[in-house]
Parts: sequence; structure tokens; C-alpha cells
Amino acid sequence: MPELPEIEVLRRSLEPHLVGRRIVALRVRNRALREPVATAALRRQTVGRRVTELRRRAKFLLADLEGESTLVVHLGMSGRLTLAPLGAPAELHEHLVFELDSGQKLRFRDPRRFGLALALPTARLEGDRHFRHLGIEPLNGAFDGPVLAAAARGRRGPVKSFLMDGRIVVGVGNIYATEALFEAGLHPRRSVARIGAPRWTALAEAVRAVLERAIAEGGTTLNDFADGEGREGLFQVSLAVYDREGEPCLRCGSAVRRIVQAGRSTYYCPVCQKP
DNA sequence: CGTAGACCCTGCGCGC
DNA sequence: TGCGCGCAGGGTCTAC
Repeated sequence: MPELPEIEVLRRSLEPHLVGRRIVALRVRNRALREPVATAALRRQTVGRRVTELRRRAKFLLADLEGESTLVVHLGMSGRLTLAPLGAPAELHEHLVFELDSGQKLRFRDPRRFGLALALPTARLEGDRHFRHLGIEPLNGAFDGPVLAAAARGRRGPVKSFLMDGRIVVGVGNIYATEALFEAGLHPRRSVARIGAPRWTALAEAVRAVLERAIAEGGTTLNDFADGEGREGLFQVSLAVYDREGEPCLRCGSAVRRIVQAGRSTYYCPVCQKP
């Protein structure tokens, strides 16, 4: 479900409901996520503490808590975090419930269970194995063409895989990698060894622009994305090529093509995006 | 070292 | 209707 824009939209929607609130109880209904939930440690580092800040790193949502601890949540493919009144009945696949002193509860629902929830000492976040390898944030000022070009030096392989490699740049998943390549006029199979400085700059700008537009539109709701208050995104109507196989390219009218790279669908315009 | 593929899991839409 | 198949927004581990 979620890439960087969806997590950022979720973060903004949850922020006013979580910051300043205290977690008063944690219910673990199913601990079999991507990594088994360490129930006791999670409870010890969250319950009784007030949320001081809600942040995002890559596709992780980070709730800093009193006492120098941070609740880390990753939504995987199908995860969802929503607020509900304390008395609301549990949903199917509602694995974790954080009860708040506001009379609301924060529910983590994830049918496929590729998601993740853990708590870490705030100071140890960056060194933790989940964060250690992460690359640059694409909405940072430091992200630009030369940064991409430098990261690509000595590498081979298709530019789409490069864009989706979190060790290079974080938060860009299958939808937004596909869209950014269209916007930059780059064929997804183009080798990173055959991209020059101007194209790297165009690509960095395309990544940033696509992500920012998606955030402004509330994210992309293909099936089930919603923010913390259940609002769906609108960016799917702005998608230029993703999930549009056979439909006309919005720029030139050619039929959009679909290929599979590293097991994932890629869509592109055979005219606007040259190999 | 870097890259491709399998795999984790459930749900949905499609064709038969 | 019901069933099987392919596919889905992520990440990690293994085999080359």
C-alpha cells in the first residue's frame, strides 16, 4: 500500500491526535508480523508514556515518546493505522491496539502481515539494523542530480531498480519510481551506467515533484490506502502511466506498455521514454 | 562486491 | 455460483 507520500500523509493526519497524548495500554492480538512482535519490550517502552513528536524516516512512521524511546511502525504492503473510539469493535486483521488517554485508540491492521512494529531507544534509531542502510531522503535539500550520479558510479543495472533501492534513496516504491521515470523521460530498463548529468538532474527533480504532488493530493488510493482518519487519497487520478497498460500516453497518445522487472510491474510510454 | 529471484501472507478480480 | 490463477503499494535472504 504505502510509499513515502502515503506515510507522510498518514503522519500529518495522526499528528494532532497523537502528540501530547499518553499511551495507556497496548493490546497485541497477533504478534506474527514480518518480525514477531516483542510484546513485553514494546509494552515496557510505550505504555505510560506521552507522545512528544511524530516523525517519518523512509517508509517508517516514528512516534517519539517520553523517556527517550521511539515507537517504530512500518506498514509493509497492506498495513493501515487508524484512530477509533476506545469502544469500537476490533476489525479483521487488527493486530495491535494502542489505547490513548484521549478516549481513542490507534489501531494497526495488516492483512498480509508484512508490516512491523517495535520500540527502540531514540538515540539508537539510526544505528539500528532497520535504519543503518537507508539512503537519502528525497524531499531533503541535499537530494539532487549529482547525488544520484555519485551513487550510480560503478553500478550497473536498470534505473528503475536503482530508484527503488532504499540504500540509495528511500521512500520511492513501485508506483512513484514508475511515475518519476515517465516524468523524466527515462526508459525503466535504461542502465544507470548510461545516464548523464542532465538526466540525473531531471530524474531527481521528477522524483521530488511526483512525491510532493502525491502528498498534496493525499496519497494514492488504489485499493485501500487511507490516512489516520480514514480519508482516501486522490493521486491515483493523476497517475500518468502506472496501472494504465494499453491506455494512451497522456503526452503523446501511444499505448502504455507493461513489463516486469525484479518481479514487479513497470509501466512506461515506448515513445516518450527511450531505452 | 552487486544483482536477480524466491519468499513471507491474505485478499481481490478475472476467466472459465 | 464456485474455483483456480495472477497480481498487489515492501523488504530480506539466498544463490550466482
